[in-house]
Amino acid sequence: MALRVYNTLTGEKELFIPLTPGKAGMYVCGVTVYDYCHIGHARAYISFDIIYRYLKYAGYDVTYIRNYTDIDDKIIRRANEESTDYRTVADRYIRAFDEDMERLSIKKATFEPKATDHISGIIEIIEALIAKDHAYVSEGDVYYAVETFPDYLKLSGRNLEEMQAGARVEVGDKKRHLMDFALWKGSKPGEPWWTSPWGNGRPGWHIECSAMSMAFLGKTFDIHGGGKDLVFPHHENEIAQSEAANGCQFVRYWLHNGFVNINAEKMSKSLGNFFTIREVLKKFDPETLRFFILSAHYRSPIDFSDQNLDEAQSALERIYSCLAALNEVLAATPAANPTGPGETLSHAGQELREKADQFRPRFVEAMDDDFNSAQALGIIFETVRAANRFLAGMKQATPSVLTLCADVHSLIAEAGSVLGLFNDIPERWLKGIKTAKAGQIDISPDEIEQLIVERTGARSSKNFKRSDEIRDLLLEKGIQLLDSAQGTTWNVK
RNA sequence: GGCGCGUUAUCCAAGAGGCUAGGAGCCGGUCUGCAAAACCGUUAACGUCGGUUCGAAUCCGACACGCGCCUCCA
Repeated sequence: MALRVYNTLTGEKELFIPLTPGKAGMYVCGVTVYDYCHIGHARAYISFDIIYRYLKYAGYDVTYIRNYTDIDDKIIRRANEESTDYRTVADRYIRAFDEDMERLSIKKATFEPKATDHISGIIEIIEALIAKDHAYVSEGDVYYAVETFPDYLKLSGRNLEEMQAGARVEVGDKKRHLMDFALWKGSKPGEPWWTSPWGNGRPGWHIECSAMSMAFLGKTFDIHGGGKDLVFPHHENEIAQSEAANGCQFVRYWLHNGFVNINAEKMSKSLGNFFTIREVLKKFDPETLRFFILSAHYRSPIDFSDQNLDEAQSALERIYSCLAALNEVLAATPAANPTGPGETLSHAGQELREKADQFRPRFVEAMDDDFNSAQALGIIFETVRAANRFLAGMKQATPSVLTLCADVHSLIAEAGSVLGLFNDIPERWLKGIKTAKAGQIDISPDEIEQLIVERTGARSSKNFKRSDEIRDLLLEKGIQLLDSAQGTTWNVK
């Protein structure tokens, strides 16, 4: 059992060896709080949520940092549009972010610092960079001189000359090199500011992550994560700042999640093709969204569509139904049975026993392989199928049957605790899915119930013409009838 | 233009030299008055052209197509 992670820095899957045995330090770039989060954010934080959960599951003592960027051009612009201050805007969207994360069962990080609480740390790093001639003051701004850092662009594998050739950045006379980036921005009238050795101003975007990660995790730490779009320039600049200031390696493993696409195009604010988490959760259950995201590997692009979410929901229903069925067996008082301890399981039972025994090693193997959640789900489904097959042929809830059912149930739940799935009571979740859909139809549950009573009457008097009429009528309205020995229930199609 | 990634059956999606991934669907079965639902079973694939190898979805090369980054982005 050995965890391997794909490191953007080397372009390879590497054995994960933490700086301090048994511990893991992890920093993930948080959001800039100027608007509601979209599905792309959901993916990033769900991806790192399972990485965090799995590291803990694997026995590491994890310190996880996820920041809020609460000072930035966009926040200021938004505040100006609303004739309010930046703090009001930032606090509102921090709250919104927290709500969204909670609904998606994304665990709180160990620390969730705000950039504005780390201004002094930011200033210290900038001073160190200036002292070492890696940064220079220019008209109240401070810039990082990229040419002074030979390793610049080692993460994204580019070189400065080519970047300049294709650059779309405007050359400002304040900068010595057009790739130089701001560490500190002198404040313009009406902007929030903090005092600094270079006059009143505010930090540039990249420096805050260097300051916050260092404050909580030290000069060198294990894992730094974020979306693929942060590789350049954000993470590249973080490396330049931190390694130049500290004179040592910044991060050992760089992990980047893939994008959420809409029709094979990146979902982004600038393209305008995004859905907020809140919008999507009006239509789909949070676990369905999580399941959908985990059904692909975290580094691959994933295409967001209603159809794909629908499929995720049916798949999740399959697992929840199996858990519900296992619960039913476990809840039933075992009949006084004559079978002694020497009883043997059916053939299907032995197969399920085998699946159960292999479950944990296979799950760990999948997750050890760069957090392969899609494969982990496959293992769960194989177990579900074996369990269903076993339950279908089960005659009596003997002690060994109950043990088997309990084992399978707890193994699936254990995997669920790492994946952040199956948090609900199966019966309640399944019912919730049904009632959520009921909001989308134009017939009241009372009317449906009435028709079901009429149909049941027709059926018992063998008036199948009328009973089928009712069934078709309801089907037209999107209501599917479910006949069983216990009576008729309904479902929204 | 530079750099990087991808192309797996009808669709979604793992796998990375020989070992049934998985889900949805199709088809068949169990159940049912008949259906539906549920469950069981079954099916099929590795972009193109070359190369390496006893053996290639998997490694190497070329090509085609798609996407991303190079500006704020998760």
